[in-house]
Amino acid sequence: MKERCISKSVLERLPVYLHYLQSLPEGSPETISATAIARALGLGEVQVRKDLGAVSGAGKPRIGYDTAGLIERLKVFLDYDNRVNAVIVGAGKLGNALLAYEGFRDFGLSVLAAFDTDPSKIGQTSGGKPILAVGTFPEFCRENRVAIGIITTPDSVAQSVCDEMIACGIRAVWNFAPTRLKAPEGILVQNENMASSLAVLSGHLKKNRG
Amino acid sequence: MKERCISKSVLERLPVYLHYLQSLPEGSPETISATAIARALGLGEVQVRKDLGAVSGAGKPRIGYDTAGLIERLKVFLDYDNRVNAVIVGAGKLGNALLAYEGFRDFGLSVLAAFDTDPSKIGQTSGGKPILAVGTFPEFCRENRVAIGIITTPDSVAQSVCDEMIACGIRAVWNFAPTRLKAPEGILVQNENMASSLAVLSGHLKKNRG
DNA sequence: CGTATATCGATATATCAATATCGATATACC
DNA sequence: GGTATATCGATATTGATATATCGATATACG
Repeated sequence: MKERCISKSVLERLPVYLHYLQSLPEGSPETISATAIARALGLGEVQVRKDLGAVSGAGKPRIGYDTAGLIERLKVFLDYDNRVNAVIVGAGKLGNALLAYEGFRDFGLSVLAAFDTDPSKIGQTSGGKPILAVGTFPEFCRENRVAIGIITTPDSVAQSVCDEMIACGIRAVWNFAPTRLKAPEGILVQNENMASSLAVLSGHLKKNRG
Repeated sequence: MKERCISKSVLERLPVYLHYLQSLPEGSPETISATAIARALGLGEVQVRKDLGAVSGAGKPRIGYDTAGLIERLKVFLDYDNRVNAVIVGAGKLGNALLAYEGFRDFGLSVLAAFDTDPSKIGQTSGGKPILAVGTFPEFCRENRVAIGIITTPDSVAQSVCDEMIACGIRAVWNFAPTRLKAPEGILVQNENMASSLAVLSGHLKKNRG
């Protein structure tokens, strides 16, 4: 089984598989079937097989997949052992929470610092990581090989922050501001829009009311 | 133009349109075309027309849509004027940030309180909203018509928290724990998985490397 | 007043993801 | 050792979403 390009949907499920496999208790069997994974995660059996096949392809009939090997493959594929550097712009509540969040380490992400314009915030730290002045942003990116930019600013400045990130060599932007950002070809912007998620939830409630 | 059921993808874009329309400066024309919206948001022109048609259907050729009317329609459709009550379980960093976040009010969401097991947190407030003991959770839900449950606990307890929410009458769950939650038919679980988003970002970086 | 054009809504096509189907195969069991 | 069965990987089908195409229409302009 071989695929050159992994679709976004598959990519989003891979960490879910990995997390599940890692959560299995000690004494579990050394192999696991796609059927079992599908049942545990509430997914389609064929979908699981296809997803795993895209990164592994080492399943055996009647047996399933070698759990440890599968975990390793997924980790490698998701680059969890490589360090990728990221910075946050916007040190408000959410920015601070993300800056202090330890869990990113497990995903190979090193959040190095946050940037803000507010002088009262500059110089403080959150989870041992500094909040710096936005003026030092380009220099910082150059010196630290920053690959991912996280935007937690008010929406009024989000687009200009995004533009500056791109100018500083960042090619993947994670946007938590409630604006849809535009970026040139080749730059990925992942919009994490609370309002969109909420619309889905509230749409569900509305449907079951009427 | 008439559609009975709005798809999830459309639902996710509606708040984006609304936000854009509301961000237009004072002196803007009273009408706006789907073409203009599409250009501004980087979306397909036909897609915008179809999405807007699903909730409005009042566009005129050569003119476009009445901006104020469109805003009103979107707000009504997204239920931004109705109050929907929500609670948070898990008063860690993220839980606290969400508890204190003022912006939910604009989306018609009232986050009433957070719940935790840690005695040192119970009794504190964040943004004027209390952190309560999980023991009081069922009673609180019954008394306050809570419709949405937000999970920001460690993943080990996420599923049981979800189950309890459902038992307390909650029919829409917003899950920030890094686990895929299972729920019976009729209950909507919106999984907000950091690891999944990150996988997409890191996949993009990897692709452009190799 | 007639024609050109921007824009709409609707229909058709293409693209993409999810699901179902099927033959192949490695173990379990007789 | 032979047969049954769980499971795999591949292919085909279905379904959903996005894009392209087209006629209709309301204004702009000559």
